[in-house]
Amino acid sequence: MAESESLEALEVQNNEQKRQGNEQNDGNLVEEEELEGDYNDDEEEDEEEEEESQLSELQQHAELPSSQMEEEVREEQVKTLTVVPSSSTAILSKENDQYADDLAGLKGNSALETHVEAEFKDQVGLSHQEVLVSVTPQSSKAQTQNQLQPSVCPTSLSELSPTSVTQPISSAPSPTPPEKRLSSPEVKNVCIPEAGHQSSAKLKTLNVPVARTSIPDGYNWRKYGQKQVKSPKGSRSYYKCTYSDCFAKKIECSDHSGHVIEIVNKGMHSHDPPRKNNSTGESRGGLSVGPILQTTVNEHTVRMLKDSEPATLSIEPVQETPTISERKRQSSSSSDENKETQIKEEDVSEPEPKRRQAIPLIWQCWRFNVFCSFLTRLKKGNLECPKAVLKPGKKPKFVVHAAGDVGISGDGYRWRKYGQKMVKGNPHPRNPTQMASLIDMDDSAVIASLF
DNA sequence: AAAATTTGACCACAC
DNA sequence: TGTGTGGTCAAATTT
Repeated sequence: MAESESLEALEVQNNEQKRQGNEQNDGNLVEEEELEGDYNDDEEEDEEEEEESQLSELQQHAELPSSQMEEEVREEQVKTLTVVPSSSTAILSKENDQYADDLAGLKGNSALETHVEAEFKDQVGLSHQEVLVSVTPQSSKAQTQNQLQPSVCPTSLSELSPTSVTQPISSAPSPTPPEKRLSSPEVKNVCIPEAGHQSSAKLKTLNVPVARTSIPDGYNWRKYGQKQVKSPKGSRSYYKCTYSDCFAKKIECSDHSGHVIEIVNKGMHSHDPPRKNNSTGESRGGLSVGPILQTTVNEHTVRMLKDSEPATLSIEPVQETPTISERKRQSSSSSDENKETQIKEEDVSEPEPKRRQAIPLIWQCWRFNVFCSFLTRLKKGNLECPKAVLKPGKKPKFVVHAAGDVGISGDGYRWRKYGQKMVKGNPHPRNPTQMASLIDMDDSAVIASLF
């Protein structure tokens, strides 16, 4: 708790510094960033102090020579803190309270976390960044490392961020080349708020690039609009596929902090999807993130669920392609949905039924989120789904919880499931006939079970 | 200079 | 009819 208090103090201090800096620099963005860099430095110093106090504990765990451990810890701090993006106040803001609270108990064992990390590095013998890239999700250690992964996001997003990893880097040539946006401005846009959500007391330095305004799916999207929405508070970005004659669109919903919480795909691409790459692309693209889950949710389902008016609704994905083991894993963490981003595929009555049989509704559930959610439930001792709570008068949401992992779906795209839910009604009613083609037996069974 | 993004305005729809 | 929201346009701005 003392740590969180110091964090608050830091935040206040930082805000003060920024205020002063803004006054002096007249709001110059560059200057502000520099100031925030100073802030990071300050924080780093503070962090180091904290680390000093933790050092003894760490040594007990790792039984490493003091100098060695200290060097390691400092190295960790440097790598972590120096990449904390601008406007990092969000990282320490109240938005983190949720995770801070959730992980408060864990924080009490902060040494343990660091120990785990150190231990992992010890065992693997990799540098921090190497670990971040190569680690695979099989244990809590991996989870912990995964949490740290975001910390390097700003330095080399295109290489290290989970999202970018998901990008089919070496995948076959897509109809349109990968967006250069992948490594650009939007990154900070996403990383920062994400960190704000994902970080906890001990994870305050973490920067989780879970969301970016444009999920790398191999298509080229042109943003044509953005709107602020009140409920949920945040913004909505509108994208169109830049491919000629392609009317595919997608809407990305972000929360107030810029964290993408939902992605709705509308319409089908009139061009071939990116060829899936079974080897390189997959291994690089996000295997490190785990198996994928694939499901199909359609307008029809939404309507039906709406009529049912459940306060909360949660189902398992109905159409998926992962292996049995993957499925097991997914079901084991099916209720993990903290801050998950949702990708929803909405068919917009475009004539391509055959293709749409495999319309994937893939939700990515970052293991980090899963881990945090796990910790939360562990602490609270329940498995409730907070996000499923509906506000009075609001349309019910169809929430599908599923752990995320990575894999190749039947449509040749690479998806990673990270959350799933229904949102407000779709303005484009779906053709029932088409719908029929979208609902396979499993879908029907699941839907039927809901009534 | 071109392309992409941002953002205010506009329109349609629902309540 | 007035208001709020969702979606889109397009000029301005940024990259």
